Amino acid sequence: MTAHLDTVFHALGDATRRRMLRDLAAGERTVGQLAAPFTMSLAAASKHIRALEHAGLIRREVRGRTHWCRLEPGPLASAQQWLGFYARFWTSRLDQLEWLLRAEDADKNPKPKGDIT
Amino acid sequence: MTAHLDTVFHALGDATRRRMLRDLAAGERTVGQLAAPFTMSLAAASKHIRALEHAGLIRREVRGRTHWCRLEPGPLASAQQWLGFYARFWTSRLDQLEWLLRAEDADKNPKPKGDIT
DNA sequence: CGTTCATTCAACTAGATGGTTGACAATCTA
DNA sequence: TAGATTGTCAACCATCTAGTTGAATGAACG
Repeated sequence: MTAHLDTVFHALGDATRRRMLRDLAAGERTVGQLAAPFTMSLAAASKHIRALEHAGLIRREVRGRTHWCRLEPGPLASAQQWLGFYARFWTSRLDQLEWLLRAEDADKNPKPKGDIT
Repeated sequence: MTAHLDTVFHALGDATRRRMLRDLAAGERTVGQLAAPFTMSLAAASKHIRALEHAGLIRREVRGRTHWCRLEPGPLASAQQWLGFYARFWTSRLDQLEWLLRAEDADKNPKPKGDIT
């Protein structure tokens, strides 16, 4: 449904959550690990994670007292599919888009506290 | 920058705005035409259009007293590129994603007032 | 010139969002 | 059992969002 795309895109519309996804792309992470790069409280990070989970972007497995999260790429695929519809209209060069991606990597380093990635 | 992706994804996270993009995919539209399918006030629709414009997803050209909007697919491309990074992790079947896309087409017909598309 | 048309602006409202803190629950460890 | 660790929950707050209405702008028409 349309509501699902709402949730997916909304979840993606936040740099904190995108950074979490990026970390998860490297493998499983606990809630604490996902929260570590940020200055915000653990509770706040926990909410972000719940948003990702609610959007179906990640899955959580509770092992003992720690919650392990992993990427659930299906919804990301749907979002990309949706965007793919508009690919027909691309007029721009890809180099600048590449640059955009790298920029997301480079900046936005909150609380530089060791590379977890 | 990361802030730009924020704006792009946020703009996409609303069914009203996605519907507008879909209409624009068929060609130029005026503000009034874009607003027509919805029950909301023109002012409200105007705000949505401004959001799309601010995200760089559309461009506006004022001809006389009417404002003409057209797709600006560059940013959509960047969003898709961003998602492409996660395509590696796809595990799910595509049929359900196809279904998702068609669903967006089918439902969400607010104020059925003639197909502008 | 005055009116109508296309659209924005300004002020306001209700509800969502993203953050905080402190208390709670559950698990591991000594 | 007691204490530390991992994470959630609940209440609260500031800000943003999406909608409203009514007035304002600016172009076209007669």
